[in-house]
Formats: sequence, C-alpha cells, structure tokens
Amino acid sequence: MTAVPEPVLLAVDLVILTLREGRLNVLLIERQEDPYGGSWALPGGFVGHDEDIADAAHRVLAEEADLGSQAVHLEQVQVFAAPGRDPRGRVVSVTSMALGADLPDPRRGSEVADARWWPVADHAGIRLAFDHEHMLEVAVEQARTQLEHSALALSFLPEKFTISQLRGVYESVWGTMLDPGNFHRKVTRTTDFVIELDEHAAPTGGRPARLYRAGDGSALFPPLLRSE
Amino acid sequence: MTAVPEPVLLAVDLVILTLREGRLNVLLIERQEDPYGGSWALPGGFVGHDEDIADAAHRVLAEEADLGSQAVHLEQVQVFAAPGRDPRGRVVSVTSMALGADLPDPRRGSEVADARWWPVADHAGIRLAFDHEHMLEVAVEQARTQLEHSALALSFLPEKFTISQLRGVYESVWGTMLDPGNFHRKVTRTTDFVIELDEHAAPTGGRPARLYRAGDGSALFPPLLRSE
DNA sequence: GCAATAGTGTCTTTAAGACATTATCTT
DNA sequence: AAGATAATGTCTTAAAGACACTATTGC
Repeated sequence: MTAVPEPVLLAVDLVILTLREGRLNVLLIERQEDPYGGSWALPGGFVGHDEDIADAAHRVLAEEADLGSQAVHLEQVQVFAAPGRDPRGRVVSVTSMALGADLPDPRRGSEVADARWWPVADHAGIRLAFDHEHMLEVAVEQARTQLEHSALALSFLPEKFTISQLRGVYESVWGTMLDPGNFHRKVTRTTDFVIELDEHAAPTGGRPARLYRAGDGSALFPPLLRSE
Repeated sequence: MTAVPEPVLLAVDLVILTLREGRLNVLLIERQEDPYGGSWALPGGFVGHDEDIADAAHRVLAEEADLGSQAVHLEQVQVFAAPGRDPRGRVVSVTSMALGADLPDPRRGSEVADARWWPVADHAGIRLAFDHEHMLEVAVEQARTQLEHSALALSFLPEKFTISQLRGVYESVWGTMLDPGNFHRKVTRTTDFVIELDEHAAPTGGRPARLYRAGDGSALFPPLLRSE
C-alpha cells in the first residue's frame, strides 16, 4: 500500500508584513500570467536546485518585491499541499512570513504586472489568487499570537526604537488600543525584552522618548497577553 | 533570475507521541533498507498522488506504526528542505506530530525491521537517521509550548479523564512536577478547558477522582504557564 | 485506625488594568 | 501658558505559588 513517490513542484509564498502609517500592511503583486492572470496574489516562486526554503524566500523577496537588501525576519508558517490547489499541477507551497521595519514601496519586478502594499484590515474585499487568502489569514493570526509570547514585534522596528513605537506595533497588529502607561511598565519589566539606551528620540510634540534596543530574550516572561 | 522549478519528492515524517507509564514516548522504527539501513528513524513516507499532508500522515500511521484505527491529533510542525538532507536526492519533508491516548505497541509494519516506543527523555543517546533528531527536538518543543496556550494536552487523554491524569500529561511532557492543589484550581477555572461530569473514576488508593471531558475552548485563558 | 489520593482554603506575592500625577518637550 | 507625549505612581482586582487542611476511598 506504499504510495508511489510523486514528484511535486515546491514553491514558497510570502506574507510580507510591515507597518505603514500605523497600519499593518501586506505586500501583494498583480499576476501577469495565467493562471489567475490579473489577480492579486502573494509574492511567491519555486524553490530552485540547491536552495533551502529560506534561500528561495530571500530570492523571491528580491525578485518580486524588490526587497533584496532589506533586513527582514523570516519564519515558516504552514505548508499548503491540497491536491488541486494549483491548476497547473501538483504544486506544494511553504507559506512563510517576512517582517521588516518600514519597508519601501516595491518597484515592479519581472513577471509582475504591479506590486503594492495593502492594509491588512481593508483587505476583506480583495480576492486573492489560489489559496492565498487562507495563507494570509493564517500568517496574520500567527503573527498576532507570536506577539504575545515572543519578541517578534521588534522585527517591525528599526534597531533603536521608543516604547511608543513598540506599542504602535502591538496596536497595529492586534487592531486594539493599549494603555500607554501600563504598556510601558509591562514591557520594561519583562526580562530581556528591551534594553534602555542613553539616548532620546527627537520630540514629536511632547516629552522626548527614551530609545531602547532589542534584548537577548526571544520568549517573553511574563507574556504580553491580548486581553486588555 | 527566476529559479527553474525543480521537482522534489515530498515526504511526511511523523513524531508520534503518547504517554506510557507516566512518561512521554515517541514511536521510532528501525529502517530495513538503505539509506540508514539498521538505524532508528521517525516513521515516514512519501506523499502520494491526490493526497494532502494529513492523508499521507494517516496512511503512514497505519502502514508503519500500525495505528490506523487509533484516534490521534495531527498537527504540522515544520518543513525540512535543506538540499542534501536525503542522500537519495531532493526530498522535502513535512514534519507532523501525532498525539494519542494510550497508543498500543506497534506490530512490525511492512518495510520496517522493528518498531517500538522510546521514552523521549532517554532518547539523548540514540542517533536517528537523516535530520530526524532535529525534527524530534522541534516537535517536542512545539508540544511543550502548545500545552501552555492550548487544550493540546487533552489529545493525550481518553474522552473521560481525571484532573490528576491531566496533570500527569503536563508533568510528563514538561518533565516537571506540579502542585496537585494549585493545578486543580487553575485548570477548573480556565474557561471552557474541561467540563465536569457526574461520574467518578475507580479509586486508585485514595478518594475517587471526578471525571471530566474536553470543553469547547482550544485557546486557554488564562494560559497555563510553565514556570512553577 | 492508617495510608493514599482528591479537592478546598488561606496567605503572600506578582502582575494586570484603571486612572491620576509628574516630567519634558514645542508652540 | 497651553498642549502634547513620556514616564511613574496608586489603587483594585486577578491569578500564581506555597502550603495547610478537609474529604473519601481501600486496607
């Protein structure tokens, strides 16, 4: 009863997330060729010879999203392998998420009709190609959960940041407002999450905020629960 | 610069976990054929035509671990796709974990020299084929983390269970001892985690324990943190 | 009775959340 | 001074952890 090994094509599809004007955005491309020509989709590509998943993801970042030189945090989300998910044949996709600070507007890549950032909240109306809507949903939910238990939020910020900026990450990704005072206390008391610097950011209409950098911890204790 | 799509063989490798005599055990098979003939490995197999990942995983459960009829909880862990991870060529593996209550001893499956349960704690000494040691490590860590935030522990238990049995799951998987009284209070106050029944288990040398069944909740609030 | 396990209560400490207060900047 | 944002303090409530105590069985 052993299954005959059937060769499949292996792809990576990327949920590239960044914050723009205080809102969580995802990078989508407009497909030029069929299947789904003219539809919006996640950037993706096939995994090439001698490439690991991360290698292929970085290549797709450069080729389709023009983000080759940007620092991004890359993380596997889930494999989508349902037979029939791609009309061209058996294509199995490893969905990964790529998070970065203030990522720039993409230039049009090769094989791509258009590429732009879309606010994730607005996205409800847009239909995506293949099973990419499901991928986006799973990836965003994974990001929301990881914010509670890991230092993932720092991937959305530059090397030096203020507590307000960090709070902005949580508010944007979770879609909720948090109490500034309580958030400040929680974050600075969580062990190894952020490290205080002897610098301050330029004031933005009030008292200048102290700058922090990432601490050593990747798991947060106590966690920052999404309940306030 | 687009990569040429290179067909790969897609496999599933299973980290099958159960509790035996209060210890977390993993099912390993002894490989009969090369590569790694004679070595212990995770049960696995290729994903066949028209099979999704879960379909293939269930088939492997039946064929290699003789667990076709057992109720198991199946969950993706991670994709391993490093070039060269399999000497036979490009094989990409989706590691999944399968959790079940009191799984029976496996009979020898086809293509398998031997199959048996190994305590995860003892496993330090055993060398596994391919990158299966890494897979096991990642899967067990995922299980440990999920116990904190989800109702995953119930997958290790039969439909009706006592709070002591549930505590045994946490103790076995985490490898720590928990205070019986505090654990009882925490679990019964976590919303929608367990539901009290009007039945009691047969006494095991003390006051008979009330039986519970799984509640509707999949996420635990508040979570059961691994800190005691 | 005793031993064993189940379950509850009490106390202390920690952390969350609501909200007031102080600090430091720009205009 | 007014307005804005940053940061700290205070108070209440919830939950964790240590540990004593009660409850219900078998022997």
